[in-house]
Amino acid sequence: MGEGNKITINDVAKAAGVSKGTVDRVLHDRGEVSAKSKEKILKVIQELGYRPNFYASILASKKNFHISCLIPEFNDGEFWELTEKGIDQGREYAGRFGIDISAVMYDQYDLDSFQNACARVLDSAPSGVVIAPMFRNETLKFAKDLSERHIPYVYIDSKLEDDGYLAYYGMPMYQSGYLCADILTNGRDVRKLHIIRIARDKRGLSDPTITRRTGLIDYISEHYPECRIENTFIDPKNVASRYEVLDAMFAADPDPFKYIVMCNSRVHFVADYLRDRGIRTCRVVGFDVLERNLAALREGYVQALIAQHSDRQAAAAITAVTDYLILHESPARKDNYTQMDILNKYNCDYYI
Amino acid sequence: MGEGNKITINDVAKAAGVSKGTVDRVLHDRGEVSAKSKEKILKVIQELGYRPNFYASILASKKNFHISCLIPEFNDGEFWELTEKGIDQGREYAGRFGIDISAVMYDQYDLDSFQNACARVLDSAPSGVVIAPMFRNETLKFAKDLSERHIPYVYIDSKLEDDGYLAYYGMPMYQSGYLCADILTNGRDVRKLHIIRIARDKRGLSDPTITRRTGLIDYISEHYPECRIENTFIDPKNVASRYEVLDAMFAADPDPFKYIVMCNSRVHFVADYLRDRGIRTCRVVGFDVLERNLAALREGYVQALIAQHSDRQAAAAITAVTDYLILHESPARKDNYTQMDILNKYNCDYYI
DNA sequence: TTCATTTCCGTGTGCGGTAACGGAAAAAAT
DNA sequence: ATTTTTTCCGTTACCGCACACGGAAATGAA
Repeated sequence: MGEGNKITINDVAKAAGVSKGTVDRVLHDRGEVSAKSKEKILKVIQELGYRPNFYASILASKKNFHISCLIPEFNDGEFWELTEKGIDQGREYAGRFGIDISAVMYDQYDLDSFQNACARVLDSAPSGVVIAPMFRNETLKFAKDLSERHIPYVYIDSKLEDDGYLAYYGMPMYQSGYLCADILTNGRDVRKLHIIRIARDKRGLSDPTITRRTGLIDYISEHYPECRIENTFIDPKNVASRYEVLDAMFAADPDPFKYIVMCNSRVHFVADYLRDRGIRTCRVVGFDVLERNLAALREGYVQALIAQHSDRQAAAAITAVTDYLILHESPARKDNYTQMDILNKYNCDYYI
Repeated sequence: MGEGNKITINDVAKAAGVSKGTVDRVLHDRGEVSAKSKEKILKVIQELGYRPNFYASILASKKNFHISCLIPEFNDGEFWELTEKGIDQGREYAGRFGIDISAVMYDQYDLDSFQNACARVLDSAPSGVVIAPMFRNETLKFAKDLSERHIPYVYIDSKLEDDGYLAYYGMPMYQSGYLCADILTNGRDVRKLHIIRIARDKRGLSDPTITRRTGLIDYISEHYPECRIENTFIDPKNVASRYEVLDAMFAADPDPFKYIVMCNSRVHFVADYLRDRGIRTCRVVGFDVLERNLAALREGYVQALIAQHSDRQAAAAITAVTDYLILHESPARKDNYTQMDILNKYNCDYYI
């Protein structure tokens, strides 16, 4: 059953009245086969249900595949670290097929850096590419380059509207915002909600968290039409300024019980503030499993995190490319939306 | 890097001053090698970092592995259906290595049926076994039989206290009950809680949901010491009796707002009742992703489900055995606790 | 010392493909 | 009709390993 069919290329050759060399030529579309033979061989393959033994195939072909993964660079404990872990998992899988995986990093706030990285990847003539896109136009350009070279590529994290990608693995961003709002409000009578945002979240970048914020706001306006939403901007690089801004936010309203949300992975900024100020009266929800976010969750400064297993996304992306290269199989679905995991202090320790 | 090291058995042979036949003999511990040569070869392998090419290995050895999975039989839409899906995923993976997977089912309420299944599995002389245990003593006996035959086995869903298993994949049952209580109470002022139980959940079976209930009760007594817990027993096979019992439960207390929980996968029984009676005032939490549970979640008769991806457990189990057989690699961790997923109406559609 | 055993090891074949190589047959050019 | 070119295909040498086979060296028995 399944792979148990023991039909070899020799069986096909015999049945078609040719040599296995000829069969191999049609299998790989290497030409030099008459139309008649080709047709016959194809028919025999069909009838016999021949499936090449891909061990033998890998063993015999000395091809040297390698896959490049283009992701933002990061510091310890930041969001993209988990993605890199997923790349490591993927590397293990692909390694079994003799495929090398390399991660190419770029500065997600520097367009030049991204273009540079793209150029380097193209130069290395990869067999396949995994991209976590940040710059819309430049990524589309890069995607075009890849398509022209017939290099398969997979998007992770977020995707663009081009059509040539092999697969996409990411979170449904809008829904994640919607879900986040539900968890934040939690059936309570919410009158005001604070969205903490990163001051420099702008530029020409395609920021997926905007979509998330839209989902969040939609939920609120549907379920809490009279709820006020207040945006507060903080500077990720300046602690003092963050405290100032947040102090001001708390000072502006006497009610100590606040609903706070961050749409990116940096909710630990808020948690740090609350911890330092000894404020335990807020309900805070954020995204993504960073070590600092988990700590805040355990200590109770953050009530819930919505996570997306971005490691699995990366691993799945590499698996998809690998299977495509080795088995010539495209993934079952092109667009794959990762599940959204709700973490609180009671289940977070069992996450992964 | 990684698998890229191109050291072959020939290199080892040359470096050790023997032939590849001898190297092969020590690699497989087939004997007929002098202690001196063996030592030398082992040293060389170490130094060179030789890793056998397992394609070539599989190709050359005509071994025919097969893995048996021992799980309870089920009807459509029941809990174990998801496990079977996971077996299918595992089959795909193992199939690539020429390993056959067969599922052997037993009646989880019939000891004889289980023993029969065990005997059949043993007779088929499997290369490895995956077990979802239900009967403690008999499973231990079976485990002993497997150990004696040097057949690796993996537990899924729940495990026993023997020591010979290769790995375990399952949910932390106690924690899941604890988590469930947190989600059910949700910070509210809960005075009374209804646990709905299956009437015939007894016998000599090792029922993991007992542990879960313990976690649930512990949470309540820690966080809501004054909360009363009421157990209600329903009959899974008798609709009329279920309605009677639940009617009585609702009649006994005028407060229509009830906290209800089921510790097994059958919360849809409660949902069916609530739907029919048009009761929308309860907060209901249950376990596991059955289609009927999901429907109840979407319609709002159940507020949350705690899920455990039992498909992944099965797939991981098969992967573990496969890797053990093919790559001679034991899984990184012996006990693997699956994450507990919290599902509500907003993220359930993205589950899987 | 000689012959029978054991112990130990090298050689060779094949697993199912890949792809280079070279040659026969067919088509085109002269 | 002969030569050149093209088209098409069979042969063959691996790929890295598993394992059967047979033989040399070492050991034991006589």
